[in-house]
Amino acid sequence: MANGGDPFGLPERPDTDCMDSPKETKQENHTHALNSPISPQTASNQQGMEGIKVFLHERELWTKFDEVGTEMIITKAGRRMFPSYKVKVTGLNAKTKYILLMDIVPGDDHRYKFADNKWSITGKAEPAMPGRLYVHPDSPATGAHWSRQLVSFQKLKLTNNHLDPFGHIILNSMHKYQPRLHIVKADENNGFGSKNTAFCTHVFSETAFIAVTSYQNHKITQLKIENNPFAKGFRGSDDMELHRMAKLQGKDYPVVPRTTVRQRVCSSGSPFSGEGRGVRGSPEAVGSPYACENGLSSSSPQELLSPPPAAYALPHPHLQHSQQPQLYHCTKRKVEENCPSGDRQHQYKKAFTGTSPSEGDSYYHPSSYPPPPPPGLPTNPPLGLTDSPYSADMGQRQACMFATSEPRLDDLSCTSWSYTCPLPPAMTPVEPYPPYTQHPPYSSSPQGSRLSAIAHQSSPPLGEPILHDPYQSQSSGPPRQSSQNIHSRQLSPPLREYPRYTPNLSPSLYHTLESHTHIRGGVPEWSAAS
DNA sequence: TCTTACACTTA
DNA sequence: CTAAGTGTAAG
Repeated sequence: MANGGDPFGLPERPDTDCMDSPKETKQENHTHALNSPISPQTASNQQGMEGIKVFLHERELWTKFDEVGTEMIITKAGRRMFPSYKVKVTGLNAKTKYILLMDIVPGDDHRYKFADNKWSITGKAEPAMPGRLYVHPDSPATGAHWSRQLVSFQKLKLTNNHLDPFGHIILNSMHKYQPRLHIVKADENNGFGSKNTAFCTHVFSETAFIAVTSYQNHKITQLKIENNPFAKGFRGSDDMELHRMAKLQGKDYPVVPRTTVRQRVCSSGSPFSGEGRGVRGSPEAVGSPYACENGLSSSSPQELLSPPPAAYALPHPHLQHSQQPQLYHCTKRKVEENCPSGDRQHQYKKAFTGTSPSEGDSYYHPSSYPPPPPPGLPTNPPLGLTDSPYSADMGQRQACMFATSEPRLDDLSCTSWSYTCPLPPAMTPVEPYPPYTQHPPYSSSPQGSRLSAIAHQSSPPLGEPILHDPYQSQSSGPPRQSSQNIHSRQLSPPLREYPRYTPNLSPSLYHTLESHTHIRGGVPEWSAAS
């Protein structure tokens, strides 16, 4: 089963159509590399989203890693991904504004170990952390802006700190993940809040990776050293190395020069391929298509928000429970109790925002950037979030993260977004929580964000079943009832809440939206099986 | 497994 | 120059 049809399992097929036959698409695409995008089918309704094409930059490099089994280091302070996730986007309406964001969802439901020079499954995955969305710092920006140059997500950072205050994406070590790109139309006529909010999701299977606290496969280490400029110090002729090593350590030199590569044992391929998807076994297979999902009409923002496709999230309350329960609590707590800002959060607050304007980022916004907020929304933003006067950390702040709380059913609604605000150190409150809690420390505010929706919907593990793109996302169309309702309720007010991109938010904060990435809501067959 | 100090690098 | 991103070796 997997999949094919719907990874999501949604019976209903929404209208979405993004992909009818994914398979085909997929295969074809990959081969062509950038040229063939996907979304052919997309026929959907989505206004204007159907012609959007996304090309992964340096796909060949990604493929090299993928063939070995990409590993991404995760640290408490946050580590960038390498290769960097950069894309070229075409087909956007020059004048329409879009928000580009990423999230990283579980690739499957397993925990891995690296032994014998190869990856293998050791058990079941830990509950996914609340997923956080990384909103590109330039968001929202016009199609012209996004199309003008490569869109880089290189500043996105990964962490294993479940209480991360910086808005970085939280992952579990030794688990497989799949990065995803979402393009959300943020036009005036289509604010997030709008039911017509259109969006599409693109997944490049070759960007899947296993999160690690230290590299496991020496081949990956080598690839990183050879290709990442910052690791240049570790390159070198053997001589150099030996020399260097000798100097530094005084020890004998390295037994194995860096150059040594282990053989790949891995035969088959990547570990990733996992179960299923053939994603990768052979190099050829790799291509990923990008899938474009469009959320379309069917999925209104609200829906989006809500639950993920039924399959995943909703179905089994129990599971969720176990998995997500905390969030629930947490969320509340945090919001109410802990967060000072409870208010802001509580309802929907805000969110989105921010970002842009202030970013320090280098490039971001062009002059034209409008601050105009929300099209759809009413606006509101105020949140207190923050605005901190601070502008200090720009570095990080560039992007906004949104966190939604999990998808819990109950509350799920949570689709809230939270913002995390990284306050300046001084300001930052200490968190009471013990480490390793699952939820985000910060709050999340509920808002209805469509984004979250996105997140949700897709959040399901791509992994096995899905990995690819084609399908996925879309399906989320109609959320399941129950869950949905829930969501709806809370969410319903979506519009308002919506954070939007108001630039006002502060610069300093990040917003994090957590999507419930978790996944498995119910352990779909496949997962179970596997 | 994970965390930290370190030397080296880019920006 | 400083700040920050690298993998390493040691803890």
